[in-house]
Order: sequence, then structure tokens, then C-alpha cells
Amino acid sequence: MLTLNAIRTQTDEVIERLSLRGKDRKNDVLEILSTDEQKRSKQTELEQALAKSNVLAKEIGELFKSGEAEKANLLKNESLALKENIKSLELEQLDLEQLLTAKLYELPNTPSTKVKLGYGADDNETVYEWGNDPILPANPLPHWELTDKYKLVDFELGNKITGAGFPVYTGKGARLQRALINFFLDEALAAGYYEIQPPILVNEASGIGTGQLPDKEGQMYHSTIDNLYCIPTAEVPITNMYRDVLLKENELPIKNVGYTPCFRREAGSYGAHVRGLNRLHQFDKVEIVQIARPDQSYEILEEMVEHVKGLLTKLGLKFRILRLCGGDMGFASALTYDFEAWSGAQQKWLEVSSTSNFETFQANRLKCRFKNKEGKNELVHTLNGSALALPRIVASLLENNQTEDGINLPECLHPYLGFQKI
RNA sequence: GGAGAAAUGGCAGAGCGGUUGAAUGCGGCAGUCUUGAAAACUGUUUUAGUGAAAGCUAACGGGGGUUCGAAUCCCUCUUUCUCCGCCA
Repeated sequence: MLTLNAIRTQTDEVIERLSLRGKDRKNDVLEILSTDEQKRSKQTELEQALAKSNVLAKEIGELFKSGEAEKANLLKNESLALKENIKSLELEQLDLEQLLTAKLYELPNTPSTKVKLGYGADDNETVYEWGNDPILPANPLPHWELTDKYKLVDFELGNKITGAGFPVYTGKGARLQRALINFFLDEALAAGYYEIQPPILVNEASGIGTGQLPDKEGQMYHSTIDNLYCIPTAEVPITNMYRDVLLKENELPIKNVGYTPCFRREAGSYGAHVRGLNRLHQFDKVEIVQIARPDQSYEILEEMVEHVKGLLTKLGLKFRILRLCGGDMGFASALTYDFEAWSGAQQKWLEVSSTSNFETFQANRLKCRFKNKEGKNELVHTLNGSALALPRIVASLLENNQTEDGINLPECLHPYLGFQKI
């Protein structure tokens, strides 16, 4: 959620930046400003009534003490009448406040200056590309045939025990998963990240904190009996560790990494493009999360991009980095880089990481601040990135490295795998 | 799951209906002293909203209630501790 302060003091810039998302938000912003004004004047009115009531209560107390019960009772009546007024003012103020919050929740983050105006995936800019086209056998197999051929992933079995989108990894397929997770975690540790193993069920407050709730309610699996949600990404629990936290400046930046399974309902996305491992309801991901001082956050975003770049390079996968345009960026993000690995047999790019700076958008909801040099509490910037999401990496690895007589796995994984070839 | 106890400022810990935003101690910050430091002494030390400011308002785990007035009484939820049960 954007800060009211930014909306109030930099109104024109906020409107201008939001328009980069390909939609004019001027009216929304102006409505927020007028609602805020109404709320504040109602609040002033309420506070004045409360002040009066406090004075009366004090006087009554003193009168009782000095034994002037009659006078006290007179004042009591006055106070009672005031109370009615306070109650209705409270309700009105609360209504306005809820309206204001609802409107603020609906407003996406303001894109950073680097973001180009755009309306969808076609307007994204490719900012980096690495690797050569894989050399493939005559009739390369898509990964869902390779996983079948070498008994790596059993989709049918997953259908049976859970449903579509919940594959069972078997044998070398399962070991490849484990190797990738360990490789990604170790690389992050070497880059100075601190390992976290968070819960994979979170409460409502956490969902609100990182912005999944209330708008993306339908995208998460929800245990209604306990009112807990399955996490769609480790970002949710790991960022929420800092909900309602006041950090010291010297604690920043905080660099955390966590491996978790991720659960996404992916409501409404079915069809041929979701075959095999391309889109799942449950998948594994290693996520890097940083909490940073505002003046450092863009430098840190670059550092995170470099980290992800390094992983893909070591895996030897042809990939590209896109800087997302305004229209394709997530709701909470100010700047996002997507990483796409080339999938040789499918002949298409698969998104394997999304690395973003949220600036204060999440921190504002989370109330995560730090005490700055002037001793003032200031909102932190939050950043996160996949490093990396497994299924599409597996898809690319299998497809790009297939030969007539097996699949050669990259060297960086050998120590983790205990084998080199499938 | 059952029975009981508890939740107060950065921490420890008073308060249990009326100038208590909250005693006291520790810690933090500033100063005096000192060549410097320690000790000692003095002062200061929560956050948010609103306002030009003075000020005003709110917050003693969360929510609700009683009352002219609640940290203090009642209800409820959450969490922690102790005992019992169950269990990887």
C-alpha cells in the first residue's frame, strides 16, 4: 500500500508514475485525497469531543473527592449526553477510515523511474541475454516425455493421490529436486544470505502483510477450519517475520534465504501451455528476501539480479532477463526483472525467476521500519527474488541437455546429485 | 484435548476504578568531574494521529462490554507457563 504521505505530498508524481502501468489512476488518487480529508476532519471533531469528555470526567472525580456529590451528578448528565455524540462520531470516523483503507489497498505500487510505459508482456524490454541454443538430437523430446522415458516424474500418480498439478518425483527425478534445492541454498549462503525454514501455512495477517490478501484470496489454498493459508511463495512468511518490527539501522540490509514448497491454485489457467512442469499447483522454490535501507535498495536489487544470473550461468542454461513494463508488473512491485530460461524442445522461454523491489509498498502494510540517523522511524524497502523456482529449471535442464543416450546434467550439480547423467 | 496461572515501556518489575503515559531498577542518550576511561552525580529517554505551534487524541497482548471515568471490573480471542492426557 502506498503511503498517504506520498499521495498527499507528491500527488502529481504518484499519478504520473501510476500511469506507467497503462491505466489512468488520477481519479482514484483524487478520491483517496478527498476521503482522507473527510476522515481527518471527522477525526478532529471526534477528538475535540473526547477531550471535553476527559475534562468532565476529571472534574467529576474531583467533585466526588471533595464530597460535592450533587454538582458531580449534574456534570454526569452532561457527560452522558456527550457520550451519545461521541458514539456516532466514532462510527462515522470508522466508516471513513475503512473506506480510505479499502481505496488504498486497491491502488498498486508506483513504478520506479526505470520502468517503461506498457500494457502487457509484449512491452517488456530484454536487458540481458546469455548462452547458446542447445545442441539437440534430431527429434528432441519435450520434458514431459523425458520424465516419462526416464521415470523422473509421475504425473498420473500425482493425479491419483492429489490431483492435476501435483506431480510425484521419483528416483533420479526426486534426487535432482533435492540437488537443486541444496545447490541454490548453498549458493545463497555463499553470497551472505541467512537460511530460514519458515512455516508453509500462514495466518490472515501475514497474507495481508505481503499483499496476497484481500485481493488475491482465490489464488491461495485456504484451510477454512483454521483460517490458515498455504503459502504461494516463501516471500510471505519470510517477509512477515518483520511485520510490526522496528529495526536498527546497523541491522540493515537483512539478507534471508529460504526453501519452501509453494502452493498456487492457478484458478483459470488451464490448457496446452501448462503441460508437464510448466505450471503446477505445488512446486519447490528457493527465495531470497532482503530488507534494506531506502537509499540502498536499488543497488541491492542489482546485486540480487547478479546472484540469479550466476545461478543460471552455472547451470549452463540459455536465458534472458526482462525488465517488466508497467502493465506487466505485479501489483506491489516498483521494479521487476523476470528471468526466463530457454526450453529447447518446447522452443519457448520459461519464467524461472522474478526479482523485485517493492520499495515501501509492503513495508507500509507490514509496519516494518528502522530508526534512521536522525532517530526517526522510517519505512524500510523490501525486495525478493526467486533463486530459483525448480520445475521450469528442471524442464529446461532435461530438454536442453538431452542426447540420444541420456541426459547430461551440469557440473555444478554433480556433487549434489551423486550421478552425472540420467 | 482437560485443569490452573499469567500477558504492563528496550529489558526487569510495581500499580489492581479517579492528574498513572504509567513508580522503581537496569539499559540508552546528553552533561558535570577526569589527561582519557570507569565510577559517581545531574538531566533526559515510547509510538502513532492531528495541528503553524501550544496543545489535543489514542495505545498497558487483540477485540468487545460495564462506568461520568478502566492498565485496574466483566466477556471473548490469542499467546506463554505449570500439571494431566495424547503423540511424530
